[in-house]
Amino acid sequence: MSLNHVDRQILALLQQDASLSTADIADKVGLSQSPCWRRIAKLEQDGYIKGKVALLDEKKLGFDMLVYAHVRLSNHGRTNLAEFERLILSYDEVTECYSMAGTMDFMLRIISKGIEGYEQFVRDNLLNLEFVQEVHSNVTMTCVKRSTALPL
Amino acid sequence: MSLNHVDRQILALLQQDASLSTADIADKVGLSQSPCWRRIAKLEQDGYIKGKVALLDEKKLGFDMLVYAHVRLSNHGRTNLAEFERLILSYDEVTECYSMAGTMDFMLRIISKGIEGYEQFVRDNLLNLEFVQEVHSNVTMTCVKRSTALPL
DNA sequence: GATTTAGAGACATTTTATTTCTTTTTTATT
DNA sequence: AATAAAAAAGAAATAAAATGTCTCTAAATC
Repeated sequence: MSLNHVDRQILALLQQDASLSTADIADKVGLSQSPCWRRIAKLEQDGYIKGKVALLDEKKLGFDMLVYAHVRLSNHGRTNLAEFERLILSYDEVTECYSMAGTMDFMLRIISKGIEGYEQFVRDNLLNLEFVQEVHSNVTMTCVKRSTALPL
Repeated sequence: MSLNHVDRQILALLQQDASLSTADIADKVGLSQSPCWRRIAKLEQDGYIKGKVALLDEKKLGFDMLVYAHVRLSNHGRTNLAEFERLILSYDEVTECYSMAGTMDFMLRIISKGIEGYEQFVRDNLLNLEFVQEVHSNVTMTCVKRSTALPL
């Protein structure tokens, strides 16, 4: 199963604004409502669309501190990766986590309320782990751009 | 205007799944439909909800390369920040861009198709800019976690 | 050129969102 | 503590959108 031009158009629209109605989308891609709806349904079925989410205003909710932290694991951590990853998944402040090529390290995107919030999180949930050897914090200042959209 | 417990519950639900119906949410937070709908409408009005988007499957669409690139600007870049930022906004491959504390640098999240795609993007759109002095690529391997949700 | 098949459109039906009106709860004031 | 005013909740009606069904068209196959 592969995507044609219309499918890609639909995906491009929905990843910018998932509150568009089927009729709106149908209009924009030059289809009538039913076939357009069927395409969207299929795209969801086939897993091209993983889900729909509401994006909230971080600042307004008090999250003014965004840090990318590089974490170096201890030997113990390296032999218990699964356990470390399970922990990471349980921390809501860690919104993203990737293992990085080259090193046996992880990069964490951590969102918190003020420097205080960040420091507390790191102390309580990273530094005191036997898994973690070292944490390097890369603090962001201005957000120039942030999008969840893929370059279709 | 401040948020009560129910408002926060609603936000927490919607940032996980924006396809929930008003009735579903009303159920989960213990309200009836109309007041629940009014709260959601107000949360949007007041800007707590910035928008709703569909999240697509990167892998399935061929985007198997995710890199965080640190960009050091040249003198020329530093005196033309606005112009640099405008350019960054125009690159769909750059899904995020932050200026970093301490240095006069930026961190870019770049998504592309294969190493080839990444290399081409960097060559064509970063290295050949007079703004850019240096690019350090931090290549991600495994995605342990990725979420757009705030820790409410 | 006939036949099959995938996809399109029209329209009916169901579900969900939105509005209106009424009732309850809360808050402030006497 | 009693009462008025304001805010929030609920019920029910209405409007809009999503979903399903059926028919038709156009491309593909034989």
